[in-house]
Amino acid sequence: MSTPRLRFAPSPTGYLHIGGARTALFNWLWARRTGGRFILRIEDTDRERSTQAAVDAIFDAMRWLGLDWDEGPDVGGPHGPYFQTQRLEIYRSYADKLRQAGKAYACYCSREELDAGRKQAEAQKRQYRYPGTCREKPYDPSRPHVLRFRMPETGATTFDDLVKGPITTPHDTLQDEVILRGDGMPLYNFGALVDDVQMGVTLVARGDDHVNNTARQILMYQGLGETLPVFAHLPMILGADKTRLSKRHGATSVTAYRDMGYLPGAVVNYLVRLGWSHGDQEIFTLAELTRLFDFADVGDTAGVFNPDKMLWVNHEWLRALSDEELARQALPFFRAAGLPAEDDAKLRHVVRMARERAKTFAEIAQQFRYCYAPAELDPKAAAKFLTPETRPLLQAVRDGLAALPAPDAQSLEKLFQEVATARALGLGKVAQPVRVALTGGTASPGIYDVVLILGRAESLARLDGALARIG
RNA sequence: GGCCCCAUCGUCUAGAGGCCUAGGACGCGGGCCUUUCAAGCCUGCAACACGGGUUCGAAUCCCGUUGGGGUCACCA
Repeated sequence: MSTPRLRFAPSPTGYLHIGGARTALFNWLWARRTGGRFILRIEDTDRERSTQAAVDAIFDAMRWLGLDWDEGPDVGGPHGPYFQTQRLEIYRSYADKLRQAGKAYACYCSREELDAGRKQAEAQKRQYRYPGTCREKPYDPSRPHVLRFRMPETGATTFDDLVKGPITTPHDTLQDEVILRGDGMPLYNFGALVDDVQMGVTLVARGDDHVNNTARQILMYQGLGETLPVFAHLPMILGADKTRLSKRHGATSVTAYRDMGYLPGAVVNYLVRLGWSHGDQEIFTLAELTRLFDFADVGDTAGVFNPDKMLWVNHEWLRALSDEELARQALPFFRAAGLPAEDDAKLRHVVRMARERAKTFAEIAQQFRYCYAPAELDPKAAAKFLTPETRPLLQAVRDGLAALPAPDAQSLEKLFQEVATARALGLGKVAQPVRVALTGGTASPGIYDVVLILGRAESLARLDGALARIG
């Protein structure tokens, strides 16, 4: 059996979408699992909507996710070029082959004529199909024309989908489809197929929305006398309202999740679990996935994208990072928030505390802002904890801290205990006002850690500030 | 509307005729721990769309209904 060859063929009309990323991922996973090849091809034949910026954005997102390609733009390969617009002669030659074999023919109908026909059909509530006007006309390359594939009118085509099982399409639902436009651009069904043939693709895994294209493509493979690849149609990703996932449902671009402080592994983990499962396991490393993934285990029902669960998965990944790695990766998010963090012991201490409390890098930077900027006092917290009643407590802690030349966890604990027991109070009565004075709010890591992170001088300053505020 | 596909907790899913009084996870509720917040631990709520078959036995197989999604271009 020959080496499996898979591909991802996005059209560069925008950023890499969550759904596209999952399609790419499943293809990549299978290629890696089987020792096959993963090909990236850019389907840019829609000149109106394709942009270089989108091409760059797609590369960027794929690389971030860790989906590397063996053949494709910028790495090359034996079946290039990998941009469809650079492959026009190839489509032309395959189309000629079809035309010469009588499997395709030139159609000289104008768009106006075609539109009129469609309108009429609609008015009569009839199903429109191209009437075959030019089916028997002789080939005249001097006249403007498109090329149409001659579809069989009777019978049906059945193929065995790797995830959905057998799917049958009656031929009378098909029409003589345009395969080459007037300007020589191939249409999707033809371009993709020619590329798949010429690039030796053995397994086509793509979105569910392509099932209806498959019979037409199979007919064209047969017209060309080429062997068929295996098809796998992946269920769609839906939004919470069960309609196709779109911007209305929140962030759908892969890079948006990078910018929000998600880990690529976590995004991959979540995406793969949306439609694929392996028993009760939820968290998978990339290495595990390239060992376990199988199209046979992909479910055949559409899945609702659940941001909460993705957040949870990200948290699981975040927590597994070492302090060093966590600090290194969190740093840019502190910087982006305008905070003067450095990749140092302090940051490592911060992230060690943040690990259990924040689910993304962006959350870490936002939640621990006070470690690098003046505390933003929450008025409600201040009203409750920075009062004349708590003043003596704050003063006692302040003085005790001032008397500690080099505070550490032990000495701080001793200090707080003494302040509390001297007044027959619980530790919480002391810790909470101090917490508000130091962080501005009522929620934070353990108070000793907060003092240690801020340092003795800064802690004293904030305590003094709170004291002054109470008056 | 035609055609195609699909149908287990709110969501992702396990389930290949008896292991199902339907399991796990997210989320949600309660409790424990505790200097707050998290985390952790314990615990609760919550599903086989409906109707017919087949079978000794059906979430699992078949048919229908309903519901959802996809697709019907010189877009991809």
